[in-house]
Order: sequence, then structure tokens, then C-alpha cells
Amino acid sequence: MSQRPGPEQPEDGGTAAGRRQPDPTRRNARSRAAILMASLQLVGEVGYARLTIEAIAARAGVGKQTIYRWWPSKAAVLLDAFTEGGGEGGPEAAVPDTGDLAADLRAVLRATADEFSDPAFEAPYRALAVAGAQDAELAREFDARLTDVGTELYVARLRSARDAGQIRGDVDLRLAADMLTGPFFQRWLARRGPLDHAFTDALVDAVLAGLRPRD
Amino acid sequence: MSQRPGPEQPEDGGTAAGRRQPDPTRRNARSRAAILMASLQLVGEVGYARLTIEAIAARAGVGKQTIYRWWPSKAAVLLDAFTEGGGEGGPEAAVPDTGDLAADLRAVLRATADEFSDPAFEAPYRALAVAGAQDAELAREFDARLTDVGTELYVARLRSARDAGQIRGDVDLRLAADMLTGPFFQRWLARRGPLDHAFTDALVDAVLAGLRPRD
DNA sequence: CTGCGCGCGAGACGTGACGTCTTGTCGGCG
DNA sequence: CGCCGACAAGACGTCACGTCTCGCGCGCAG
Repeated sequence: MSQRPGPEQPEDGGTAAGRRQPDPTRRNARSRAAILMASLQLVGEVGYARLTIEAIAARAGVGKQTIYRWWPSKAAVLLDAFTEGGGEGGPEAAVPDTGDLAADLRAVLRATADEFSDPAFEAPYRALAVAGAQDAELAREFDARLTDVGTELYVARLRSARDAGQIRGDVDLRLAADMLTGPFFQRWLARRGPLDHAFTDALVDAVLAGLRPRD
Repeated sequence: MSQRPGPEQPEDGGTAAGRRQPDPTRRNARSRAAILMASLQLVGEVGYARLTIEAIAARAGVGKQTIYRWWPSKAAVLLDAFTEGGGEGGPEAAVPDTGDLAADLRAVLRATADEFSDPAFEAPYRALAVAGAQDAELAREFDARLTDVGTELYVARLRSARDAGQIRGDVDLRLAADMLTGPFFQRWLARRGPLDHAFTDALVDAVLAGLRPRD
């Protein structure tokens, strides 16, 4: 009855962040993979609102503590699951650059629309968008790992077009990218209309109309 | 022990909707107002995720059943609270029409940005956006009572400008309105950047650049 | 005027998920 | 070989859920 590990909690761990980290080198990769897989399955089956940590643990054949030990919230689990589970970065890994800006953007937005029509992609992405809207900390992480990557691809392609003189030199590339993704995002998240190719094509054309040289 | 009111549940009420409605004429207006007020206060204090029906009932000095009797969800309560509690319709009641389209749009988006910077407006609106993203039924209601109203105001102002020859005749007015609200909505909901006048002015200018007659 | 129906405030109730804690197992490192 | 720490399993107290059961009081019907 003596020699208990000691509730005195010597410091914190010393380094950082306020939460004593367990040793990552001893982490069970099989359990981790099972948790990510189970969370993706379940969010597709019951939706984010009814997704529970207990169900993820049960489906994964894992103790609840193993989830609480490594993730701060179910949204964080989903973010890891989504970034590793195939859903690359919203748009493709890169925007094609054939020299025809309009065609390239149309192709990417069409592909993105298709991707957002796939329930296996849509369910966890929507869950993360919802969670991010309520939690600024998670939103930062979400943006850094997914949204910003996609935005940068558009900016890069637009910069290439600007260098080629296809769009004006004074356009704000970041704003132009937001004009492509913003209406898309709004229509998708709020279900304001169908995410079809007619919409994405029209959007690309409307945005490009504002970017072309005046000459 | 005889003559119990009868669990036989004669029909449904007869008329519609699948849920037997209580008699609206006997509804207590004081309780209703107290519930709406309490829900607005609480969503500002603790956020939507920690908003509970029990807390609303306690704050309003009302039985929980009185809430469950009249609303299907806490989001529906918030929607009523928001639409009646002053937050008119996103943008002003109307977009001004001074003849200067750019100035009019800039003014409205600036005002909207200011509105979304007010926590008393922001908290319930964000809650409704989040709830709508997860519940298609609520999203329809939300759109019909708030978003669509605002969109129509933009469309009307743009139509006036088109009739005046200030923008091309072939522009899709609905799409143009979405190009104004989409990037705004995305930036606000996902906290992708500050909602300041510099942003809204730049957005208006960029969109209008694509709408003006070519010659 | 009296009785009854029903919305009301209050809160008890069973359920389910929360996040923590405890127990015993197992594998790797010293 | 013995210790340490992550692990699976699940018990635990807490909280909010949504339903329910009480009386109360108000307005309409008789």
C-alpha cells in the first residue's frame, strides 16, 4: 500500500503544450489504423451528429482510452482519418497547366464537384467543416492541412496564367481563388443547389471574365 | 380506473404533417418570448455545441415540455429567435439604389461585414449555419427565411443595373449574387480571414470587373 | 356559476454517451 | 528476468436527452 506511483505529478513532462504526452514510439499502429478506418465508416453510416467515441472504439475493437489518449476530440480523429484515408486535398494533387486556363480550371472544378458528390468523401469532409465552424482551433488545423493546400494550387495556376499575360497583372490571386471556391463551398455546405458541371463551368467563366486584360 | 382518457389515439388529428399539433390559440405568448430570449442569450454565452434545452427552459423559467411541445429541435428554436429577435435578413432590408452600383454593393457588404462582427448576431447565425449543414430539413427552412431573402435583394439590385446598361445583358444574376456572398460566407464560416471593409470592397470590385460591358 | 380540457411549471424517470479510472495482459527495453 | 507503459475491457459518476406524471390556473361550454 506504499510506493504508489505518486499523485504528486512532478511537473508536466517538461517540454510543451500543457498535456503530458504518452510515448509515441510505443504507439500501436494496428489500433491506430483500426480507429481511423472505423471512424470513416461510422461517419458515413450515422453522420457526424450521431458519431460517438464509444461506437468508434467498439467498431475498431479498441479501448476507449486508446482514443482519448491520442486525440483531443472526435473531430481530430476524423481529420487524421480523412487526410490519411485517401481524400488527398480537395482538388487533385495539382491543377493541370495545359496553357488553357479556362479549360484547366473547368476540369479541376468539375473533378472537385464529382468528388463532393461521393458520399465516402462528402460525409467526413462535411463533418470537418461543421466541426471547424464551431471550434477555431480545429479550423486552423483543418485549413492548414486541407483547405490552404487546395487554395495554393489555384493561386499557383493563376500566377502561371498571369505570367503568361492571360490575366491582368493587378489581380489579387488569393481573392480570385476565393471567388472560385467560395460560391462552390457555400452551395455545397448549405445545399443551395446542385453541384453539377453546369454550375462549375459557369462559375469559372464568370470569374475569368473579371480577370482578363481589358485591352 | 376506468374511463381513462384513452390510449387508443383515435387518428392523428386528421389534418397533416404526422405530428398531432397542440392548439396554437392557447399558446402562452409570455413563455414563447422568454424561450426565444433565453436561447439567444445562452447561445452567445456558451456557444451552440454546449447549448442545451434544459438550460433554455431553466433560464426562461419554463417547463422543458413547453419547448418540446412547440419546436422539434433547439436549432428550430434558434431560428425563430433569430428571425424575430431583430436580426432582419443578413443584409439590410433592401440594397440601396443610388444609380452607382459599385457604391451600393460596397455599402451593403460593408454593413453586412459589420453585422457579422457583432457577437450578438454572429453566435446564433453561426449556430444556424452549422445546424443547417447537418440537417437538410432545417437548411431548407433557414434558406427560405433568411438566405434566400438576402440573395433576392442582390439579384434585384443587379437587375436594375442590368436594365440601366451598367452590366452585360447575358450575366446570370443569381450566379453574380453567389459570387458576392460565397467568398464572404466561406471566409466568415471557416474563419479564413478578417471580415473587414478592405476585403468586401475588393470582392465587390473583382466581381463587378466581370460583369461590365466589354466594349 | 361551475366543470372540464389543456397548456403550463416543475421535476422525476430511464437511456445513452460522456470522459475518467481500474484491472489484468502483453511486448519491448534495460 | 523484471519493469514500464500502451493496450482491451469495462465499471463508474455525471449530464443532457426526450418522455412522463403531477397539480395549477385560465378560458370556454354547459
